[in-house]
Amino acid sequence: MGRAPCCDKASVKKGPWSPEEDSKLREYIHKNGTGGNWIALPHKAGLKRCGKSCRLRWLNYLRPNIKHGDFSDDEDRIICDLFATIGSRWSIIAAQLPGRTDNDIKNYWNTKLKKKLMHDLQPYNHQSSKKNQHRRKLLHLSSPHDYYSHHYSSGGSYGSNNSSTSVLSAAAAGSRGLLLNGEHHTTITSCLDSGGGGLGLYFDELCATTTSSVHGQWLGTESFVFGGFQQLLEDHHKSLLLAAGAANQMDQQYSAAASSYYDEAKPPLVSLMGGGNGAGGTSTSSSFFYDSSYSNNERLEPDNGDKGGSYID
DNA sequence: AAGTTACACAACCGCGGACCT
DNA sequence: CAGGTCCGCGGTTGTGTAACT
Repeated sequence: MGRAPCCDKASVKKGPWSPEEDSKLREYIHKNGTGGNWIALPHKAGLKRCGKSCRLRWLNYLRPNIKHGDFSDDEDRIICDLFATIGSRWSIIAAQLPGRTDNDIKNYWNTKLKKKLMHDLQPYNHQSSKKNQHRRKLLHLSSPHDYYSHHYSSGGSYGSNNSSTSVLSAAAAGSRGLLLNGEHHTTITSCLDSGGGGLGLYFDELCATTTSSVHGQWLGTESFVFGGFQQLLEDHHKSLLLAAGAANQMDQQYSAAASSYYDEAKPPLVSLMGGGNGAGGTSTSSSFFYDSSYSNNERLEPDNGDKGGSYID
């Protein structure tokens, strides 16, 4: 029944690999391949290592055509876009970057890229937002009219914003999202979500209460709302975001939370609608707002990154 | 120069699904 | 079908080293 045990954990070596071990493993695999059995491999290769350890060493370090060293801007962009779309599924992300391993990308994200993004966003707080150059890259809606008169659908599977009061549905996954001017925005209720992982929603001014800021916590600025609700007037519409086809745990939690707020009698004034995979957007719209400049009166036009959207006045 | 801290990256651990008997 | 292991994945930890005090 079953297979033989993986390895005798008491007798296997752990820790950093020596050059001798590397050459033994490399030589063996060059001659024999992995044989589809990592567990048996170390014994055959004369290594006192666990099969798992051998596999990891080979895949992440010894395998031919592995790229080491700095990531290019293109690679950064791909990682950011994919992380925004599918989350921390490093193996899938790695598949899009030839020569890079999931471990490499994961380390790079955790140690550099995430910090780089946070640094980019850091000045975006209540005190300094007015001076912040990032604003030029954000969609700026200064008047309720702007989002009352536009309706954008990311092309995902969720279609709740057919309601007459639903005004803006915008996917912003992987993108610089929406900048909402609090002075006007405080007169309505809203529920907002920026999308699954990008640089989502911003408020010029803080607006009443926000709850749920799951994604936002790693940005650490009060004026940044990355997935959150606002309910500003009791007798007004509750606002809602539903993430269709939630793709990861955070999105699922978020979707569930959003669902609990939904009130059919008072459909949302503002809703941000997701596509197929995540809260607020999917790959079909992952660059919708990215690096775009908007004035107050500009329409919400998807850029080339959006392949599935529709636009309705 | 020595000690401490921060950082980058390699390696390990544990889990869940696939697979085997 | 049940019970067990294997494999691949993502999160976490460990280690070496550079930077700082």
